[in-house]
Amino acid sequence: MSDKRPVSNPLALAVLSLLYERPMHPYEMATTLREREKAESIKLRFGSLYSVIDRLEQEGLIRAGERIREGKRPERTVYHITEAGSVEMRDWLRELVSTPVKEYPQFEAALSLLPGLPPDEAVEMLELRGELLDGMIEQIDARHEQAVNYGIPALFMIESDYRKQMLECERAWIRQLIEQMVEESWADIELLEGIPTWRQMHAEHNGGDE
Amino acid sequence: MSDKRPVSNPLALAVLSLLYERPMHPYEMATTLREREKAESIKLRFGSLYSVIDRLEQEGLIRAGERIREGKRPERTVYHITEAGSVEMRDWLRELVSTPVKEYPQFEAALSLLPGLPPDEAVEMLELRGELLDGMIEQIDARHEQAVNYGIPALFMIESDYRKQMLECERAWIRQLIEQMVEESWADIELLEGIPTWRQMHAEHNGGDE
DNA sequence: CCGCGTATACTCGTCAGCGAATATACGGAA
DNA sequence: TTCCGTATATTCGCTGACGAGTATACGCGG
Repeated sequence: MSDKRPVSNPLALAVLSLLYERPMHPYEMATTLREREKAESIKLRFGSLYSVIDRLEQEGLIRAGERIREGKRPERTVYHITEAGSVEMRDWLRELVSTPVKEYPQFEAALSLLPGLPPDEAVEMLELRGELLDGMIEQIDARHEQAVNYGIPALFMIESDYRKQMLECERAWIRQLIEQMVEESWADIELLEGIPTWRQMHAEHNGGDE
Repeated sequence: MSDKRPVSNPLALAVLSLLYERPMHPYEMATTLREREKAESIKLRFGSLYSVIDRLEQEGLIRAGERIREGKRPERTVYHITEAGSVEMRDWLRELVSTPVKEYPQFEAALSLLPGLPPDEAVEMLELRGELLDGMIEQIDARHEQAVNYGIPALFMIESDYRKQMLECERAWIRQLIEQMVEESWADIELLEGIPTWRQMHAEHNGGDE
């Protein structure tokens, strides 16, 4: 994450958000985040929860309050957000919303190394990806439909609406790429290399070394 | 990264790709990757280069060859890819191309926590993002034009073409979201909450605690 | 031929991240 | 009453990532 935030783990932002709503103890945070399925859209590793909370406290963004105990359960520390914490949360959110950051989707990496695969295999894999994307899009649609039935407000579906849009976009792009590759229409565009050259390269390759 | 790969750092894949072309010593790998601007599309931290290479060697995916020295420079170890390495590289690439993985774009996280920002501020930030995206798209266009002039084949521009497509898609989605929010057209759709409720929530909030 | 800026080629220490383990408590069945 | 499965709540230790530092060598201007 764009470091310079006192605590850069996205889990920290989620924690601040929760405590902005109301004070909670750590385990309740984890439970609430799970209930709301925030882990769908934010990378949350609950193994890091306690250390993130400690650091937030050290930075003065949250503050430990009462230590309560229910029954014979181990006592649990309730945390509150501080004024500095509210400021940090809003500032962080504003930045995330307003400023595109460079991210490195694995697929983009794959594309930039695509010549490492023989072209026919590449096409095959792209086709597979297209189908898998179809499935993922359908799933989101199904969930949306369900949500509408339950009367869940659209505000709470923004993230997955966004994801759906991106998936559809990727799918369209891939389909187009496949077409181009199958037609080998690149041969016209390229001066140095075309699909035939690419294929030949792999045919010649003696499988590396050793 | 989807762990279970013997070395999961994407830098490792880049290294395998390079050695699949020809043997190299570490520093040359770094230089070549920089020349080809692979760092644009793959998350490469060259601080990890040597440890990644060590692990690749331990896993038998690459093999240290001659140690050459030019002039009085420290001697450099030339590495070769092994058969196992070629296999791993192709398998990894196939997986990356064919199988969408769950990634966590920061913007998606932001969207899922959007209610943490007052709605008018949210709109403002979204507008800013839209403009920044415009700028990024223009930049890619400029680079593409230049590349065409230099006669660089389209094959080498796939990654950034993909990125451009995604950026345009995001921009379109954002514009649409802004429109909806400004019209407050959500009020019709939502049963529990509308923009007015959202706004009120923030007006009431006493700034957290302490 | 001397000095210094830049390129070459690594090394190392720190630290966040996280999986997996731990330990206790509760509640219901038999 | 006792057992056991599940929920509660947290700790710990390893490991990979990476920034920042280091040290030598080359080349070129003066």
